[in-house]
Formats: sequence, C-alpha cells, structure tokens
Amino acid sequence: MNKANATSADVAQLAGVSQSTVSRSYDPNSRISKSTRQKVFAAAEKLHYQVNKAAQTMINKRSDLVGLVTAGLGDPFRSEFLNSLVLAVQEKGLRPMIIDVTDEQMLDQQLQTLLQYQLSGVIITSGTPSEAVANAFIARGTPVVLVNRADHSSEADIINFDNEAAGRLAAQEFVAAGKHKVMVVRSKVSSYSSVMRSNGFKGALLEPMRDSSIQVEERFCELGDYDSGIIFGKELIASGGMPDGIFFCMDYIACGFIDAIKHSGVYSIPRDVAIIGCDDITIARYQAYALTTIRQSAKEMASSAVSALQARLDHPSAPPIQQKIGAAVIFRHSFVPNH
Amino acid sequence: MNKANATSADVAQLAGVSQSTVSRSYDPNSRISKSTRQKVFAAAEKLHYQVNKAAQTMINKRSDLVGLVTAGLGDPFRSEFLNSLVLAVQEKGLRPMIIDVTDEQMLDQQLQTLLQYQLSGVIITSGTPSEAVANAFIARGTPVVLVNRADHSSEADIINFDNEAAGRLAAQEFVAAGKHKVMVVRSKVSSYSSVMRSNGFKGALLEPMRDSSIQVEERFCELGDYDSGIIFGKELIASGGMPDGIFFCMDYIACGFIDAIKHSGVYSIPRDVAIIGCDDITIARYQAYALTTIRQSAKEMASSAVSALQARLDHPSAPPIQQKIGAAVIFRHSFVPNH
DNA sequence: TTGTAGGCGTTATCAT
DNA sequence: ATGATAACGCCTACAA
Repeated sequence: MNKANATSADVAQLAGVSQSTVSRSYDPNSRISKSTRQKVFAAAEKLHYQVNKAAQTMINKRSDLVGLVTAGLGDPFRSEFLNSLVLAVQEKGLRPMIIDVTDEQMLDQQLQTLLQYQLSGVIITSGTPSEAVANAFIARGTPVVLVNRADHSSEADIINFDNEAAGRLAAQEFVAAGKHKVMVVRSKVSSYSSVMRSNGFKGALLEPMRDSSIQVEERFCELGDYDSGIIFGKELIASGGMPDGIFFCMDYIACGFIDAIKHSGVYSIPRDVAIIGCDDITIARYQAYALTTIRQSAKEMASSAVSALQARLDHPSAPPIQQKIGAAVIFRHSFVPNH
Repeated sequence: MNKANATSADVAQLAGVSQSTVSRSYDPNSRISKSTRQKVFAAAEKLHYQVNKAAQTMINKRSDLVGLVTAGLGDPFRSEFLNSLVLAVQEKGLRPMIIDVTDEQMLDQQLQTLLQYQLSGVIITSGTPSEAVANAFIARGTPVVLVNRADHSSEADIINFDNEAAGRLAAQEFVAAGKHKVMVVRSKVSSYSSVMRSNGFKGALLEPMRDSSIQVEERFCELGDYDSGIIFGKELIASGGMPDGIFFCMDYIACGFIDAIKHSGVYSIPRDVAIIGCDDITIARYQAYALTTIRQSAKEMASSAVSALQARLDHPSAPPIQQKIGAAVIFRHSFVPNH
C-alpha cells in the first residue's frame, strides 16, 4: 500500500497530459475533448485518485462542510432532529460536522476553533447558542440558517415549526371535544418553542368571540423531560383539581405524566383526562403511551433548513428567507376526538 | 465587516514581525521570546485571527476531523451512542464528521468522497460498512477504530462491548432465580453483537456441569426494533408456551414485547414471565417498561474508542489494540432477583 | 531568536 | 482544447 495519496499531478503524468487538464476534467462546464477526459478518468481510477479537499478549500474558501450546531444531544427529540439534518446534508453532497455546545462555558472556545474550518454553512438548531454564534459566522460571510429560534437575527435564514399553530390546534381539539377545564404545561426554562406553543394554546382559548365556558390554566414543570412529567403528574394528582384536558408543550413531559397517572391508578386516560403532546417523538406511538400529539416533522424541517442553506450558497445576496413548517394533529389513544 | 478573514501575514504585519514568527508563536514547543509572542497574540486578537485549517491540513496531511461512520441513525441506541462519540471527540479537540451509510448502494460513493477529506481518523460503529471502508482508510494511512464489530480486520483497533458476558449474565440471573424454561430472542438479521449475546446466553446454560433442569430455546423476530417485539409478543401469546424468562438481545425488542404482553392482559410481568433486555436504552428506565437489562455503557465505549484513536495518532505503529467493555446488570421491575 | 524561501495540491488566468 | 503559471495560507528547513 502506498500510503501517499495520488495527486492530480500523478494522474496527469500517467495520462500524459498536464496537471491543469486533469483538474479541468472534473469540471463539467469545462470544454474538454471526450478522449482526453476519458484518458484522465482512466488514469485517475487506476491510481485511486481523489481530490484533496484541503487544497480545494484553500481556493474556493469553502470546505463543503456544514456545521450543525446543537445544544445538548441529551434531549432525544433534538437528536432525532439532528439525524434528519445529517441525512439532508449528506443528500446535497455536503458533509455534516456536529458541534455540541452543551457546555456554555466552552461556547466561546468552540466557536473560535470552528471558525478555523472554512465551513460552507452553519445550521443552528434550537438552544442557547444564538446571536453570538450566528453573528460571528455571518460576519465572515458564512451563511447561517436558524431553526426554531426567535427571529432577532437580521441576516440569517430562519426555519420555524409553526409553534403557535401547534398550540392553537391542540386548543381547538379540546374545544371541539367539549372540554371544560384545560391546562397547558411547559418547562420553567422557557425555550422559544415552548413559549410560542403555550401562547398559541392560550390565545386560541381566550379569543373574545369564543364560547367562554372553558377554563384555561398554565402550569410549569422544572425541565422539558420525562422525569419532570412524572413529578408534575404526582403533584397534580396529590393536589387535586385534575383538568379534563392537558396540552403538554413537549412529548417527553407528556410521557412522564402518563406514566405517573397510570401508576397512581386514580385517573384514566383519556376518559378522565385527555392528553395532547407536541413534537411526535419516536416513542409517542408506542402502545405504552399512544400519545395524541401535534407533529413537528423533523424530516421536513431538516430538508427545509438544508434547502435554505443551499439556496443561499447559490445566491449569497438574496434577501433572508423566513419559513414556517406546518403543524398537524396525530390522533392516538391519549385523546380521541368525538365525531 | 470585512468578509475576508485575517491571515497570519496580516497578523505579522500588524505585529511587525515575519509571517513565520506568527506561525511559530502558536507552536508551544517553539522557542520564542515572550515579548514577541505577546505582540503576536495581541495583533491576532485585534484581527480576530484564526488559523486556516485547510492550509494547515495541506501540510500536516491531517484535518483533525474524525469520521464517525454509522449505518442507520434510525436505530435510537445507535444514535445515543453516536452522541457519546461526538462528545468524546470534541473533548479531544477533534471534530466529529458524521457519515451515515444507511443506503448501502451509496456506500461506495460516500466512501470515495470521504477519502477527499484528510480525516485524522475514522471510527466505525456497528453496522454493515466494515471491511471495505476500514481497509480503504487503513491503506491510506488513516487510523481506524472498529466498535462492536467482529475482529476480522488486522490493523484496526477494536473496542467491543463484552456481548458474550452480557448474555452470560442474563443466563446466570435466570438460573439463580430458579427459572425452568427460558428463551433468548434476537433479530433474524444477525448482527455481530446480537449473535454474541445469544451465544453467551446459550453457552452459559448449556455448560455440562450446569444443573440441566433448565430448558433453553432460541427464537427470532424480524428486526431489532420495537415493532418486531410487538409482533413477536403477539405470536408467542397466540401460540402458547410462554417461558418463565426471556432474554432479549436488544432492549427495543423487549419494550415491544412488554407492550404486547400488557395489552393482551393474559400474562403478568415479571410474575408469569420475567424479562431481561440488553443495552440499557434511555426508555428502559421509563415506568412503562422498567426494564431489567444488561447495560452497555455508551459513554464508556465512546471514550474508549476515542482514546484508542488518540493513542494511535500518537503512536501510529503501535500494535493494534483490542479492548472489551464490561457488562453490568441493571435491575428494574421486569426481572427481580430473589434474595 | 528571528527572517527568507520553498512547497503542500488545487483552481483560475493567461497564453498558445 | 490544452499547457504554463500564479495564487490560496500555512509550516518548516535553512540561513542569519
């Protein structure tokens, strides 16, 4: 095995052409005689020639690497979403490079070293790392796509799940089902998405023209995870005042809640209390939960984000895009609409 | 914003030194006067200078990029493991680049383009892409670490969960609990890990000196996921012959099985049938499953893999390492040992 | 300790 | 249609 990779010069020599001809052979727009191109490709194949991206990057100032910035892979929905992003990025012939900025204290460091790679673009998914990161890249002329973030940034493209619509849909279902007393639950740590979802829910119920016979209350649990749902459930059971419908701004909380309810044996879902979640995480469909939820299509979000990035690479100076991804109710057992 | 990034030449000019001095300032081993180094750093900071990795890569023939090759991010355990890898890679100051080779037909293409980046190393996690990928990189002098794979490859470092021990542990628990008729279930599509686990289980029970009053049977379900577990459960219930203990080679199958059992209402877990899974996926601890399982520590595996890679980067010609990561029983409700 | 110069493998601009 | 040649930004002898 010759450890040294073949270079275009090697190929040129073997093919009996100049190095620049080899380079041109790989440019589809370049007009080159069919025969030479064939010669070149043949030689390239023989030598297992592969372009050296580093050299290419020096000239293009672009690595075809796309930074996928996320905060905390612990949250499984985030990681589900990340997977979709990876796939979408790959499909465009780009390469996903993950950056987890869980540790906020390292954010600056991470960010600095990131600038070293000549990323073609950066996709920032929901989480803390926002303005600072986005601006640093935009300042350097690297396209940035923001996903599920408040739209403070001026120059970045933005893809958002329609969080308000999600909340509204849940509310409408409860109204249509004739619920009397409903609740919306989100984590204390207010994420953009959760706040919007909650607002959408409350907003839909508080509209003045709406039949006002339905009570709404907003409640909070510590975090946005399963365990917080358990705790919240226990407390609600203990304190009494169980509503007949609850909208959880995150599926994980809902799953925890469901387990708490089942374990207590006091209430029955959906008879005593109907549950609607939001996200449609993988386990939402598992029989143990059978969670009716507002789906956020990770795939759709991901491909939109990557398409936006692609578009910006093609037209760097186009005006920023802002796109909303629709919400849809997925009916399962935890809430069944009456017909 | 000046879109053009500052180069070391710019820094040199501002600091009033030569470009090579700037370069040297960042080399800790280089002997440089404190004062000049300070001047350089000051200038660098002022210009927001960051090394251009592409240029660096051309010289070092190394990008500090680590390829994380996986097959199918759909499997949540794999994605959990990948997350750990990402974290571990980051901690070493390297950058994780994900390669999903789900689509086997694209494997070759993917592989080819991968060679273009001058990866510092490649970590291949369980899945189909093995020999071909590994060899291609090794041939080019890029270190390869194999995780949870059969050890056919000669030159790669190998990190394996002790799959046989996992199976053995499960078997021992059943024996100690006085089970009479047990089963081991794995997916038809035989993965290295599952086969080893099953072998470990069967082996421990078939040892000649062992009290032979315990019956063992191996069963198969289509895939290694939740739905296969459901189907398997339904069929087993319908066909009768429920054993008093089942070892599932993958937690997801176990979860599906548990839901099938609960839904049928015929049997009770763990009274009628005790369940032990393997992996300790996130949801294994959720109340709905409370799955007793053999833990495969994703964190430990990941950090071992990255450490191995690091070691090889430091000592390229050291003999290949082969390391086993221990298994441990995590007791929950689906199987409770008697004391 | 510091500066000068050559080269890493491409692509792009000139000629031819 | 093809071949020289000049960057791209950095590291590393070599020289001073």
